Amino acid sequence: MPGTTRKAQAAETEAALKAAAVRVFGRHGYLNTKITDITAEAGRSAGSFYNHFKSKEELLEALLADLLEAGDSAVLSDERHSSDFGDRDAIRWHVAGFWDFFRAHRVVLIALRQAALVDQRFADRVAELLEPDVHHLAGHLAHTERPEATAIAITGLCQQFAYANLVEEQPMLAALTDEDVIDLLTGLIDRGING
Amino acid sequence: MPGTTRKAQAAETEAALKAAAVRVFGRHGYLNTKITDITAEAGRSAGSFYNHFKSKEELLEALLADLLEAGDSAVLSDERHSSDFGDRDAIRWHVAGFWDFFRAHRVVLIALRQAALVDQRFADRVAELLEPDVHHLAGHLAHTERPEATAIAITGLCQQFAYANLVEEQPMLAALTDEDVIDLLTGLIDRGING
DNA sequence: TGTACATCAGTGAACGCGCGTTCACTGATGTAC
DNA sequence: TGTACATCAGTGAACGCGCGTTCACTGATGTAC
Repeated sequence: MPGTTRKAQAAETEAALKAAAVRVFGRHGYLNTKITDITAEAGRSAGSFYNHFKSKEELLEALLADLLEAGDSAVLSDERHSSDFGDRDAIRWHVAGFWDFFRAHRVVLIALRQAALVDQRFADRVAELLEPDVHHLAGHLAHTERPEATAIAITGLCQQFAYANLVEEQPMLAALTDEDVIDLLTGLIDRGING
Repeated sequence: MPGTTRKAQAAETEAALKAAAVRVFGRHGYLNTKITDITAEAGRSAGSFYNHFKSKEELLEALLADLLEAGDSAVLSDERHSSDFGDRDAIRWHVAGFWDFFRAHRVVLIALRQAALVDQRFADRVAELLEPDVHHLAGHLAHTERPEATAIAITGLCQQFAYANLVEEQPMLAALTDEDVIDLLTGLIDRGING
């Protein structure tokens, strides 16, 4: 590619590989994707991949880093939100934040989940990343009987529901708008913890 | 193996392969398990595998068939239980049933989940199997606003929590007894749907 | 500014490992007479 | 009951496919003078 500087070209190829990876992961899943699928999708040669990443795992780690750097996960550490989970609006705010985050990053999030199933290192990594959020949530639940366990339960509820709706695309959920979903989850959680 | 009839020997080997598979799946996960891992664990030769199964997938289907035949999934179609989900005890009965079932069959259930991630045929199969239970549950929720969606949410909650507790063995949940877990989930669901 | 050499991103054919799968063989059980 | 042959479960070395990974090569950009 004449006309560009070397660094720019390398950066462009790396970005193209990442973007291609996200597209292919979205179509066939992380575990089913071969390195040559990614390079083909990106319109590069197989060998080019190794100028940028040591392995598919490392590429996924790079995508994870981008995702974290994007600062979206600040959703749960944003200072403006109310921390009173006795308040329905506070719950709804958190649920909506999670929902938007999941929707925006679903391909990478699911790739991480798949990688975690097969690779203990990723499992630990993902657990480690989620822990602060679970703790944060547990902090909001100090007024309940078992804050940590309840936080895990709520996290699981939202994750699994998002998965069923946005990934499996369960026919039973097809008619729901985002607002419907957020209201439904908020209602379950609000009543569930506040009685 | 002298001293047995052929059919008995074949049946014995098949059973040994299945049992070995469950042990290895439990240790390393379905996706990480190689066919030769299974035959080695069973103390048979690699070639022997193909006298009984065409592939690892077929073996998993056999395990699934056993699981269904065991009739444990009758948990949710048992006639004796109350179907009034306004009643906390009815909810608790269902949650306890799910919990026992998951605990008893966790290795196969997780293997199915892993297989579903990678193989669309399994994904469809698992969805198909779960659907009656979700419908059954939705039937109990006729008094709520969105029975199907709520049923999926509750199923997801229980599954994910079981996974976190029994598979990931989340340290945060280590102190909970089965009773604690069942009470916690029952409470969340009861208040969540009944206000 | 121009020339000569170094460096580097990208290429794609080739290599080789891992593992699923096959198959000729063994030693037993089943069957026919 | 005994003998001869057929059948079959199991064996494990060998084969071969798929795919990750390498590497000699190309053609460009960067640098030195």
